Amino acid sequence: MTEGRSRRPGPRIEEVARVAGVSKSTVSRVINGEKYVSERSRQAVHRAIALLGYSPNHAARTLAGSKANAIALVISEQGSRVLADPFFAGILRGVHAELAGRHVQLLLMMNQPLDGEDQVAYLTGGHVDGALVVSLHGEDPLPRTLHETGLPVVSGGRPLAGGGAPFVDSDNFNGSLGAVRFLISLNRQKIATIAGPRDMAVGMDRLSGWRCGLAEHGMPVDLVVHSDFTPESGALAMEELLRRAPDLDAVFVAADIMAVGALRVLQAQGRRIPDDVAVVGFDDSVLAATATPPLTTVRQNVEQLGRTMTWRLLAELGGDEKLPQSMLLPTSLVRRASA
Amino acid sequence: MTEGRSRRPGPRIEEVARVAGVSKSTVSRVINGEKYVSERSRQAVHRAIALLGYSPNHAARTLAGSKANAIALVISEQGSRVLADPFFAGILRGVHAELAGRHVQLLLMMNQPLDGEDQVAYLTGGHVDGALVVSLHGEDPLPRTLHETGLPVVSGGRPLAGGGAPFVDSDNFNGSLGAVRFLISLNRQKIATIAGPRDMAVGMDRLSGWRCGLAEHGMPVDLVVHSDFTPESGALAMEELLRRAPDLDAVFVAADIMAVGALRVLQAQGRRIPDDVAVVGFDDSVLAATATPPLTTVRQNVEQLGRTMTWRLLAELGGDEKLPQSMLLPTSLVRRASA
DNA sequence: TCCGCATCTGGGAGCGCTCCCAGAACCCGC
DNA sequence: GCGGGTTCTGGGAGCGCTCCCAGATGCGGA
Repeated sequence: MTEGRSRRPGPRIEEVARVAGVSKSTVSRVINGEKYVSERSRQAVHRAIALLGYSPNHAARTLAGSKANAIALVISEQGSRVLADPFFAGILRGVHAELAGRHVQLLLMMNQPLDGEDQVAYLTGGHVDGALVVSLHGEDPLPRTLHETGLPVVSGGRPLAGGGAPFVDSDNFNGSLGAVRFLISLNRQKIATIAGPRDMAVGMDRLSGWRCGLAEHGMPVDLVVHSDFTPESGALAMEELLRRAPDLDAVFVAADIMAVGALRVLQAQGRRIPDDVAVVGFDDSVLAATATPPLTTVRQNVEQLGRTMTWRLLAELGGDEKLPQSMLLPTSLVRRASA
Repeated sequence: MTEGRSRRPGPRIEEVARVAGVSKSTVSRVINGEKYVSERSRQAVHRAIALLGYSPNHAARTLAGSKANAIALVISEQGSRVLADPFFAGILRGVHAELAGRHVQLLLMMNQPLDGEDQVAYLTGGHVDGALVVSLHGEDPLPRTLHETGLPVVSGGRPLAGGGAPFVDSDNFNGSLGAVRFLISLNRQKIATIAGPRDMAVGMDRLSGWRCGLAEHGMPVDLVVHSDFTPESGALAMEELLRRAPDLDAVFVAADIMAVGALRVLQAQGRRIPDDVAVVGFDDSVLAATATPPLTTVRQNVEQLGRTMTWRLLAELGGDEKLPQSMLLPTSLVRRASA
């Protein structure tokens, strides 16, 4: 029984080389798209690959080469998983779509209780060529820490501190600016906002947009209550706003999930929506369409966000110079019944 | 400049062997948990590993060994992404949690338009040791196809056909049975259901539970409308039910996302919930808590589902004999305002 | 005493690639 | 003609492990 251990089936690079009538080295050059290969050799190799159905061994490439052929997607979801869920799935879809067809593996990491040090050690330990970090909280040190070790990193969502890794984010500022302008165009006179927490860039950017929109028209910007991306806190915030300004006629809520709570409070107090009070949310999550009444909201394209992050990282890994440091993705207003 | 190419930092197995005063082979044995290692050596190796902060090179292990040290999570999300989203995130969380600490990489695959053949080829090509397949539609051939190639597979959600790969699923049948019994205990006389599509096991199982619950009390089981896991189709179904039975006093809806649509129709027609009509959903998704009124629903623990699938697969890979072929996870009724 | 078996150990081949090196072939201008 | 470049090629070392093999040691029974 000289069977040997069971190995992966399929041809090796050596086989391809023989069939193509060239050396292993040349096949390797073709696979990796290097220059200094004659057109004749290149064609021959491609034919041989197709003929044999060859697919390179990922482990061997990684072991022999100086790169890991893998990137990590790190989800830093400290708390607030409610916000994270649909967002997260969209990002993932985008990342995956952008990776399709390339020989790059996607490693998924989520913040486990014990991690921290270990996570950084793993990521900078050569297991991956780069990392996509999605952190909701602006003060998360991970993107910066990783970036400072020299690992190519793209952050999803603007880091509050700034100056660290390049980031890709939805244009939260202009999104909410547009929402406020829309409310003003509806002749609303007293426009409040339920803002996100102060420690999240997404919250602050949306708040800034609201402020600018009102300031443009010389309207006061004092009707702000901060909240924390849960329906309950959205409801509480709405109650406080109504107490402070019983005559408000519009609310811009920085997330659909909070808007749902706000809607409930408004209805409980007998306000008609949108006749008495217009409500605009943000995200265009599944909640917006199912809310009663259906929510007018600012759509951000989360899948596109994932794609763009991935594109940016791969471009950097590919040695692309002069890449944009950071990028903002456009948002759009989706009009439904609440405003 | 004899710098050499830049390699991964960190100690090699050789280093650990030297520090521990044993051979490479022995270190390898300890890492892989083999027998035939003395307690003394084992301890020495563990100390050396801790001292050096050693972590084995994944590529090298895979290349040298007969296994890939990786599993795939395949999401077969043909359409119906609305259902998939939160579900999907929960599964992922569970899989990840169960994998923590083990040296197994998670590869993510989603059905791309072009895939099919390629996907099967990749999975059975030795890149992974096993696969977790989450397919919402019961007729998806992927679990069975993979299983028949001999690749260890665990399916998330019961496959309609049966007989293929082992699966883990929520106990949809007993979940809805419990919901119906609860409605009966509330003295509801005419209990309808909005069921899922006929081609999804999750839909059929929940329907069976409803039937049994009614049959137990000799109640008729004709008030069924099939629908497709969207709020719009839930609304349509509710309208049809009201047309067929204007005097119904309870509805069991096979998914929260459909229940939201049903709720809207009931309210539009002036029915008070739960006074006139009690509504029970299924899933306990984020929609349930934010609905108006908050939805009484059957909770399934999706994260636990992910964990269990992973556990089952890893146990099989570990050579565990006599594993349960398939498993059902308990559900529980979450009482809110709608019933 | 000596054999057999179970337990433990180290040496070293080799997994399938990449990348360095040395060299062949060819072009250019002087 | 010759030196210098650029373009192309093959050979082969070696990435960091696992796993096979051969050998050492210990223990029980004939």
